[in-house]
Order: sequence, then structure tokens, then C-alpha cells
Amino acid sequence: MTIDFLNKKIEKSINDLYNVDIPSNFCQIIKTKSDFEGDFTLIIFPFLSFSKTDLLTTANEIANILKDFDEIDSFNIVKGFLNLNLSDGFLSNLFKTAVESKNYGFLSSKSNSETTLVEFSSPNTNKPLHLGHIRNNLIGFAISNIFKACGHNVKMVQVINDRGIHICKSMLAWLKYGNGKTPASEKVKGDFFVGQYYILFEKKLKEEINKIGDKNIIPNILIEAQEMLVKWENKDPKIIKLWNMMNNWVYEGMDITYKKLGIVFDKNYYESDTYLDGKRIVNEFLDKNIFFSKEDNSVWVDLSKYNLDEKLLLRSDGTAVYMTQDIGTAFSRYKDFNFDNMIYVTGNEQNYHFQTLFKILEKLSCQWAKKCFHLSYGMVDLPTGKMKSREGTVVDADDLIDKMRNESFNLIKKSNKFDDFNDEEIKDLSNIVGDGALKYFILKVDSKKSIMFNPEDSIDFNGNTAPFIQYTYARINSVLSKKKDFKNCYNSFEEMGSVEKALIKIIIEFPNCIKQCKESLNPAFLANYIYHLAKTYNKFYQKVPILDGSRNENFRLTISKKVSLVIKNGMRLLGIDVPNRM
RNA sequence: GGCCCUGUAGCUCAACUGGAUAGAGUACCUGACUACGGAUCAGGCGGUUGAAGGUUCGAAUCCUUUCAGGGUCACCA
Repeated sequence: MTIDFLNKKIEKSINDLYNVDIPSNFCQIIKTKSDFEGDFTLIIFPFLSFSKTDLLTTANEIANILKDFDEIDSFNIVKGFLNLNLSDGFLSNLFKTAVESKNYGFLSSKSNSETTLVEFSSPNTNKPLHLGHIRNNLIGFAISNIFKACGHNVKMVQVINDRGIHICKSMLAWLKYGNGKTPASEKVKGDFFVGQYYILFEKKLKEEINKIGDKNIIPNILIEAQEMLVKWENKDPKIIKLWNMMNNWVYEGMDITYKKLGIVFDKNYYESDTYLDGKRIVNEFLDKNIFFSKEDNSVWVDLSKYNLDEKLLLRSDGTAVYMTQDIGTAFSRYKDFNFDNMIYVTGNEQNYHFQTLFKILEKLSCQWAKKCFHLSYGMVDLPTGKMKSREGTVVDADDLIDKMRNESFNLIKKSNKFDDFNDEEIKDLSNIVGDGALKYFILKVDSKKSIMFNPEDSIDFNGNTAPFIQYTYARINSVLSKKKDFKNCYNSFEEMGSVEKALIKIIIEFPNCIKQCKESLNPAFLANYIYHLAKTYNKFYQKVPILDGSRNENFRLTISKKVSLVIKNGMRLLGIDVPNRM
């Protein structure tokens, strides 16, 4: 519970009472558990050392002062817990402020706002996006929106891994076995088309290894790929042309997927550019003896005194590795944006990598190194084990999105509630519902935890889901459409009902909820908040007649309207749409 | 093996970062529509928070030990 000024007021009263400066973390105010009566609860235990008396006496001493506050109506004491009831008048005021504030919960960015870069997605250009990328994209997009809502000037960026041996593999396979086929000639989406050749390469490689039967002999096809990488680095025109063509196929395919996900980046960085920056920087600091080289000319950084080992930065043949590229990218970004924060959204398999990267940046005296954060999320696993694109055991992003949309379509088709909808309208609605179900399913889980995804029965349309929330929104919308012009009203003419009170208390938490998501780098908190709000509203809807012509009608309409706005704007932060009807 | 993360109802997840009798959904069993929209609501069943110690008024949360699962320790990305 965070009503800042009330917290401060209480804190001050207690300070005065005991005539000491009580550390602010001693004043713990929490929401009252639903089993007890009260709106919020002050925990008494910490004050015992100042009151020098027993628990009950202390609680009463404090309660006696607080009960005279206008904001507080009544209290009760249970053990070391002082439960306080807010007065209806005070709640009304808070509610009024919330309703009347423009862009409630959202701070707008100003010229002196912090600039925050969020890096996410960052795909390889040799295969389509899969379920793991979906989680990455959803978290990255949501956290970007959340930082925006906190007034940051946010830039969404990615680095596209468009070069390297893995890219050459799909290129080589296409050259050898493609027979000039193209995505257009085969009517296959470009990223899937290229992905097929990546898998084909791995298959041929495996066949050749089996045929050779000697681990020490490098298969020809792999040597060819390595040769191709060297040609690429030497800018062989034929190879560059092929590379451009195939990468473009992939980009065309990915554009469609990003469009489905509703994601647009502010700036793309390409590894094919930044790896050169990285090499330059590494060599520069090699000269300054920050890095060192070994006999074979490979370049290393020694981080062993930070518990992080030695790390390779340039291969003995002078070519770049992943880390090299990431150093170059980071420098470019700082030059481009002079950011205050940079957040990398990647799977937790890269925890060690980012620890190392940040430490290296520190060693390079980048004062911005401590402004870099790693939002590390858990892997998405299938019942059959880990997803491996090399083996083709992945859930493709497009397939999954389409499956959800279709399921939603069928659900709507057979409900006969939408007889006045044409197929186009049904399709639009099923996209909103299907996409929502998928996105919410992933975002409601604490980002650092891994997700077990069972393709058969993972995603539900009932319970703690987006469709449940969307339905609540649509139903409020329906009520509101029956009474278009009502006058805002912030108080009940009788004592406020418990559900109305509960709703108002949730509504006034919205800004704080967003802040918490930002601080913990975890959108799941918002997802669960919205669910809780929707659930409480449904209870209200069932229990309390809204349009009953009574003098409380406007109060209930005002609550309904505000709930719908919080739902809509909260879901928007998560990248989820809400329909006017469903 | 070293380091990191995770173990909560049959299953999927919460628990406002140390607060009260650990809550939701789902599944299963009841009950509620001549409707402001039933993709809803109300009730029941379901727990030694992996285990054992410790810290304190108070532990799912912090510390130690231990068990289980995952990740990582590449001249892969």
C-alpha cells in the first residue's frame, strides 16, 4: 500500500510520539489480509524498542493518534498488527484524483528525462523466430513500454546476428542443393525458406561425419563453410551478393512476424558492422595493455581476479567472436544515444556472458558500464526437452500465433453471439483474443523463471488469461454504451460497499504497480495486477446492479469506466489489445 | 567438479521483496441465468512451501548444510 503522503504523516506522528528519529524502514505499512478487517495495516513490532512497553500498549498509543486523522475512520488491533480503515471521504478523494488525472499512471518524457535503451529480440538471420524469441520480444516490448510509462525516453534496439559461420552454413546448403529455388518460387516465407537450408546443412554434415567415422578429420562441407566465411570477410562480391539476397529473404519473413507481434524497433544494429568496431576497440586496448595476447596471437582479457576467468576476444586468426561484436555494439550505442541505462533482454544461458561484458566495459573505463543491466529470463522448454533449432525441434513463432488465432476463430464462430459480424470482423477479433491469450500466458510468469510449454494444452481461454480480462473489458464497455453521458461521481450516498472500496484501492495502486515492474524489471507483476482488478470487477458486476436508476448509479459508472481504462492501458503496456465486444 | 538460477495444491502460477490462518487458475464435485453480456459468479475438495538446522517478536522469502532439476564454464552465438 503506497499512499505516500499518508505514510509520511504516520511516520511523523510516531516520531513525535516517541520523540526519536525512527528509521523509515521501521514504518511498515502493508495491505490488510482479506481475513481481517481493515484497509491497511501498520506493523507494530518495530516500535517496541522505542515505546519500551508491551505490544498492545504500543499499538493503542499509536492508534490513539492515528484515529484522529481525517483519512482514518476506525481501527482494530490484532496481536502486533494495527489495522486501519480508511474513511470513505479520503478514498473518494483518492479516487477522484485518479479519475481526473490525465494519462493516469503514465508519466510523459521531458527533455531532461533519462534515456533508456532496451535491446531485445536480436535474431540470427539463418532461421525464423521461435517460441523463445516470442518470450524475448514480449518481455522486451513490455519493459520498454513500462519504462516509457515511467517517463523515460526509451529506444528499442536490437543487434542482428547477420554474419558468421552459422549464416554461411545456410548459404552453402542453398548453393549446393537449392537449384536456384527462391521463397517466391516455392511460396514459402523467406525466413522459413532459409531455415530449411540451415537444417539441411546440419543433416548433410552429420551424414558426412558418419561416413568418415573419424573425429579428427574435418568434413569437407564444414571446410567449405569456413572458406566461405573467409571469402565473406574479404568481401568476395559473389558471396556478398548471395549473403545480401538470403538475408533479405529472412528480413522479409521476419517483418511479417514482427508485424503480427506488433513490434517495431527504433534502431537496428548489424553485427556485420559492429564486429569491425569491436575488433578496432580490442586492438586499441591491447596496445594499452588492458588486454593481452598469447603466443598464437589470440587476444584475451584476464578477469580471474573477479572470479570470471580469462576470456577470448579475438581468435588467433584475428577474427572476431561474439564478445568482440558486443563490445563494438555497446560503444556504438553509447555514441549514438548517450544513454542513461541500457537493458539487455536475453535468456539466462547468457548470464555469464553479460557479467563478463559489463566487467570488460568497466576495465575499458566506460563510466557507463554500471548503467548496463541484464534482464535475464528463463528458458522456454517443451515436454520433449529443450528446443534446438539445429535439430528442428522448435515451436515456430508464426505457427504458434496462427494456431492461437485459429482456435480463437473457431471459438467465436460457434458461439452465435456474433451473428452480425462478417468474417473480416470475426478475424480481427480472433486475432486480438488469440494474440492476447498467447502474450498473457507468457508475460504473467515471473520473467526469471523458466516456462514449461506444452503445445497440446498450454494456452487456455478461461481463468487467469487475457480472454478473461478482455471479456471483462468488453462487458464494461457494453454497460457504458447503455449510458453514454453520465456525470462523474466519486462517492457513494450510503456507506461504500466492500467491493467498491476494493476496486478503488486497486485502482489507486496502478501507478505504483508500473513503478514496481520497472524496478524489478518484471512485467509479470502488472499482468497479475490487471487480472486481480478484472476478477474483482467481475465480482462487483455480479453482486451490485450498476444501472438500477438509483442515486449511486453514477458512482458505479465512474468506477466501471475507470476500471476499463486501467485494464485497457495496463494491457497496452503489455502489448495486448482489448476488444470493444467479444 | 567451480560458479549461477529454480524447487510452493494433481497440473499452471501468486504471495506487494521479512509480516497475521501461504492465495488464484485449472482439474474434480455442488449451486446461481424471464440477463447492466454465463468466455461470468458463489461454495467444496486440495499444502509439513524438496529436506534438516539456524538468525528473530515473525521465514516460502535471509544464512548454513543437504537433495532434485536447469544453465554455464567454447578460438559457438
